[in-house]
Amino acid sequence: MDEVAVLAKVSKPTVSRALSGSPLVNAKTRERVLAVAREHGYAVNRNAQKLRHKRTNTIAVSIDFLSHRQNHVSDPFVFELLAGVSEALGNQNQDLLLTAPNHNDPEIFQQMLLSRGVDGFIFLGQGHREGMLDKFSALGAPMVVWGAKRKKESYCVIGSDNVRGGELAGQYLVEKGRRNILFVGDPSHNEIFWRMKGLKSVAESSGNTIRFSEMQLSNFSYESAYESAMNFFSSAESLPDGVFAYSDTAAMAIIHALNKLGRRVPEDVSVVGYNDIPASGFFSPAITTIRQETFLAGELMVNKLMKIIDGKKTKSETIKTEIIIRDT
Amino acid sequence: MDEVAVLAKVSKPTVSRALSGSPLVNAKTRERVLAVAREHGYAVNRNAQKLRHKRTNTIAVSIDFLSHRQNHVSDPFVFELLAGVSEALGNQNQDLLLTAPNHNDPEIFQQMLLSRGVDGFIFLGQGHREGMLDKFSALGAPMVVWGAKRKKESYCVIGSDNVRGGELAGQYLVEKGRRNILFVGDPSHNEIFWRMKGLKSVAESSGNTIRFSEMQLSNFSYESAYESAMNFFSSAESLPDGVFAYSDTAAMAIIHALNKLGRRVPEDVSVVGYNDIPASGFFSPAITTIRQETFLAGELMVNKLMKIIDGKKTKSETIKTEIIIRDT
DNA sequence: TAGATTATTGCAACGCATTTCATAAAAGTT
DNA sequence: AACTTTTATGAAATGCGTTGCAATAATCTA
Repeated sequence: MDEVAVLAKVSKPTVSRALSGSPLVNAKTRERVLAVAREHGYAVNRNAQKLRHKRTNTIAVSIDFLSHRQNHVSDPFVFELLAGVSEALGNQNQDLLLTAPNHNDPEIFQQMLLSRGVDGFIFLGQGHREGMLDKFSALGAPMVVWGAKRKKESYCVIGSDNVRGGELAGQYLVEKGRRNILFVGDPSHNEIFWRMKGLKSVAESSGNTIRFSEMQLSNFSYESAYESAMNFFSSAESLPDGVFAYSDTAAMAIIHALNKLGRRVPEDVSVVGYNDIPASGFFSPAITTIRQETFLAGELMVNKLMKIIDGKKTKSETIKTEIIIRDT
Repeated sequence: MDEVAVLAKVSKPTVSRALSGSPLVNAKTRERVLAVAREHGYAVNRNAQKLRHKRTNTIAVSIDFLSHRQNHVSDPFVFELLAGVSEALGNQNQDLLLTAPNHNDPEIFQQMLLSRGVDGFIFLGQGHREGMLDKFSALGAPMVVWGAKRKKESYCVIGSDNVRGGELAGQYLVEKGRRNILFVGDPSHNEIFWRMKGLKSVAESSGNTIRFSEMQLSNFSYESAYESAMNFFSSAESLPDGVFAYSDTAAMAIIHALNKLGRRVPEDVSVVGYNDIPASGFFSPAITTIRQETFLAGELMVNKLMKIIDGKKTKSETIKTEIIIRDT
């Protein structure tokens, strides 16, 4: 910067001001400085800047189960969220630091904050790390989480309107005349719990006698869902005529299992998934599912986080949720 | 750091040494310093560190078509690559800076380098931005690209062994007795060109008379592939009995189109996809496809890049490629 | 035109950690 | 015991920008 200053015949502070667009510098001077900088391929050192400003304009994004060599990469839905977040951060001139998949304890995150590596955090997927998230937020870290609200609000949560999602699925199944409804998913997972809750409430208040059952899943993968389904169905006294699965991937597995057992979808059984991942549109049959506005979600999460970083208060919020009716 | 120094009754340089694990510091002293640091929640300022070291330990990762609000997020395969890269970078204590989807011109990347925001780049997907990549690498930027080798090697490319992939697909189809083979994909895309090349070479050298046709795709989305396929098939004089598609997503679209036209897969037509995305395993019928070791790919890309950053030479390389035979 | 404002610019200090070089202390040698 | 090596530690300079405050120049007011 000193060199640029000399070349532009001004002092270093003036160069700094010119490059950062300060109004304290004369228009002509600015042009001169900018010209010199461009010509000589000079760019302000971001690290010195961050050091001085005590602000990094960098947000850490952590994905639950980004990868496990054996299990596959996490549900494709998360990547849509990621895309949304990435775009939103880009628009706000914030850098996106994607944390490594094996980094998942509060100390590491805390370290990132303390060492001024990042200004805040976005956690994509609450998963079963709510404990960790609580602990971390208790340290006062600026953060926003994609997931479901919990009783005591310790951090800002953005998420699908899971109850509504469950209700939409329930309404759909009831209207289709389904009276033996199965919920598929692990309700110890908070988001999934509420989806089930919504489904149940509709079923119960529908005025029809509805038989309700639950199938727990040990794992998020397609394979395990298929296997669980085969086990479950073979030992069940009756097969359901309506299924609401916590994800599209699970819905696909269920449909395969049902087919295997001689049940046709949608003739014999109606199935509703969740997330509207691309594949569910071109699965055969195309899957009826609950969609959320992932791009808005990304934007919302980023906006909330920026507020939090700036010391303002915000509340958890829920994203618009709708049912996409397709073949199942 | 000064405070820690005072509290630990040593000088600042000693604290620095202790915290960075320098062997120049006495074991007892180190412990004392570490204890004080922990107790007082002190962490070395990464920005000051980066400033001093002129090294950021941060790698920018750019994804081709991370998102477009209308088009869907890019092929899920890229995310497996991303997961691999993320893990590999994590293991090397490198941060992963995910660039915003709309940042796609050499100036922005160059700026990142000049301003010492990152040490190097990994581009996931060459796509049609080869021109840009050439330009950028000409500036001397340390970079590794996932894609296909080109004639003049201007930057380090890691990628699927596309020719071999094409050959494997070809062999499979020929062995299945298919003699009217269709290639689906846009050969102006380098990787795809070589897949076609491999397919053709096998077909030609197989000793059988093989009828070969090509279907170009304007776009990477499922929907457009389906539409193109319907158009193509309806105006084709004969339907193929073997198809090799540049991606699993495209394969799914083709299968749907063929079904629509009354052709059964695999009875009437054999289909081979590419990438082995999770969905292709549970599509019905499950898709025969070409798989690459994405995790190894991530590791390889990262290793190469580290070498390049350290000023060593490396060559482009190709990843192990195999065919996964399933139902189609 | 003297005096008051305002617009520009520069000086010097600061943010935080690392590294070179010198020094002091401890250990080893003969 | 005198001298050489080795080990530990500290002083001061350095990397690069930003900002508070002071100073100068330019413009305006009466």
